Amino acid sequence: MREAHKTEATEDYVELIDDLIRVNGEARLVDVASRMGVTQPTASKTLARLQRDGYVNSEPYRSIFLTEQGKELATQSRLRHEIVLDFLLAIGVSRDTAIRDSEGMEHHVSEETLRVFKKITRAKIKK
Amino acid sequence: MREAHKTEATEDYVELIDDLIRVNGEARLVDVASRMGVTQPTASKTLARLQRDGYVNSEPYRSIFLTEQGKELATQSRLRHEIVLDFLLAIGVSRDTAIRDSEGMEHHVSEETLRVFKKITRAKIKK
DNA sequence: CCTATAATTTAGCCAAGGCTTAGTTTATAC
DNA sequence: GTATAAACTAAGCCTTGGCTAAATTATAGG
Ligand SMILES: [Mn+2]
Ligand SMILES: [Mn+2]
Ligand SMILES: [Mn+2]
Ligand SMILES: [Mn+2]
Repeated sequence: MREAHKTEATEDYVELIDDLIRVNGEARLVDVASRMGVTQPTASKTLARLQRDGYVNSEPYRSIFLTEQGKELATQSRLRHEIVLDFLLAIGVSRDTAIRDSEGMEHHVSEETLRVFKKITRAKIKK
Repeated sequence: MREAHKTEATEDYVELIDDLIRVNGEARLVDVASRMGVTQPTASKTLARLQRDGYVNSEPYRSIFLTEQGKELATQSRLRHEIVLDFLLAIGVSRDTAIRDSEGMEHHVSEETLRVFKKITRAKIKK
């Protein structure tokens, strides 16, 4: 669909895989599927696309690894996601809502807006 | 895709049709397509879906009308869009960026966050 | 009025992202 | 070590939202 949207699934997947590797030591398909709220075949097919596009590597029946490209996108996405989440919290949105809203908003926020968000978050926190 | 996303195209279309009717007196397919940045056959097919789902009415080769349901969604979407846009402007995002970012963010902002946005916008403007 | 042009529809293609059902491989537990 | 369960893959289907090319209808000018 619209410009920003095309990368949305990719961003959410690599961010999640990165998180699973940090927390669990590895990223298994079964966990990717459950955390994304999709069936395993759906996750499997999406991961095949990510592999085709150079974001992940994995051998059949084995766990999933991020390529350099995948790691870069994951880091960048996580940062953006954190900035948006922290901003929403800083301006007084409840934690649950901030978590939900940031999950979608993150993909549509430009660098310029991120800078403004960061500045406001810093100001609110310092008080 | 994800929950909020499913309604995104619908919201953008009804909002645009509403706008075209206000400004031009009627909504023609050719204008919907050009404003959405898609080809006419694509717009035509999407409008068929909107009609199927009860948001619009139109007879072949004639202009497009919103149903009551369509008008409600359009109004609601326009309001949300305005709140997000005004908020971004109020916190110091440039007009061009605010227009672009709000177009995507609007669909992912909950009622709770909208209330916070409105309050901050009011405060910033009053100064 | 007729004809050229513009608007719209039809048909048929594609990719992404969903699903279910069924098979295969790997891991676990006895 | 083998049976069972869990994880994963394969196959096949669907909807949405894109496209192009071709046919049809409406509109405007002369
Ligand atoms: Mn996300
Ligand atoms: Mn979105
Ligand atoms: Mn809108
Ligand atoms: Mn929009």
